[in-house]
Amino acid sequence: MRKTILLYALLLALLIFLLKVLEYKFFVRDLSLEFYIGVVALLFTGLGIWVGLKLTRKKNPIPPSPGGKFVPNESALQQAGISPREYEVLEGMAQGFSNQEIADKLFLSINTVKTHTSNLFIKLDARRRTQAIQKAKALGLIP
Amino acid sequence: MRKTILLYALLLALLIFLLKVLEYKFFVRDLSLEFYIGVVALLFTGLGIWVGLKLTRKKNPIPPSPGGKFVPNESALQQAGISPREYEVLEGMAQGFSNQEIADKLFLSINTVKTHTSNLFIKLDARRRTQAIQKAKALGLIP
DNA sequence: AATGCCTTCACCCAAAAGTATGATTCTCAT
DNA sequence: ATGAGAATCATACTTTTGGGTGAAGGCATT
Repeated sequence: MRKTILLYALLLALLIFLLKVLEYKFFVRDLSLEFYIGVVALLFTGLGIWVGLKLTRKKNPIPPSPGGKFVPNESALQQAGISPREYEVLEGMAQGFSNQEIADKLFLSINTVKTHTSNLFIKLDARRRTQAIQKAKALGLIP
Repeated sequence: MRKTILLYALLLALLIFLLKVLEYKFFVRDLSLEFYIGVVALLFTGLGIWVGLKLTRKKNPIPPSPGGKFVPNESALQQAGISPREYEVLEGMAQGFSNQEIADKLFLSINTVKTHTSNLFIKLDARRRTQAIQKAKALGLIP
């Protein structure tokens, strides 16, 4: 970003310099203020468009693509210290279930599910369930 | 588009007019050629950025997708009737961002993001963002 | 017996997400 | 030019999540 700004400033300086040269060399100043402005406007509009295009470019992460049946990465699981029960809750989350639904499925109270999710967030360093899912996938914990 | 160009021309004309007025009223022309240019440059850079953003919003469907990058299932997208903007929000969701974070990234208000997510839920027949992500993945909409 | 971890559950509070409704603007195709 | 759809934003309200704290029973290990 710093580089871009610098380039920007340099370009502007160069432009002014060129105009000054024109001004004193050929005495065409009075005749073409509009021309100057037009040129500058055109140039910087182009520059602006370029910047705008730069801004809207976004990147896309490349996730691992599985083959057949999924096998959770045991070492990553242990590394994160995720317990069996927590893992079950994680699976439910990834499948798009609400805490209440997970609780029903696992015959738990919603409070217990919340405890598990909270612990999962800490262990996965996530602040939202969507983020936890994302990270768990990146670690190969879930398909 | 015609309107945009017209606006553009009008703005340029107005600017030149203003500068002319300044020139003849206050005789500050010589002192501030750089100033003029700076103002014009700034203005039109902003305009250019705006135009750039506008442009990428429309002609986007074919972003640079070299080998390895994910290509969304276009037919599934159309089938679900998901608009480009909604898709961007969907991507943000899948990457674990909160509505506020998505809003910041896309220069939107959180309300707009909520509208998009609500529409996504209807189109994907989901009741939660985690479920929407799950379904979108199943449809090959997102990696 | 003491310690540590897992599992279970409760309560409270705050923040985020989701729902519903309505409005404006712009673009596009008819 | 008219109408449909996209995109934007707002306001108000409900539900779900998430965070913090505490606690009790079970099961290993020390």
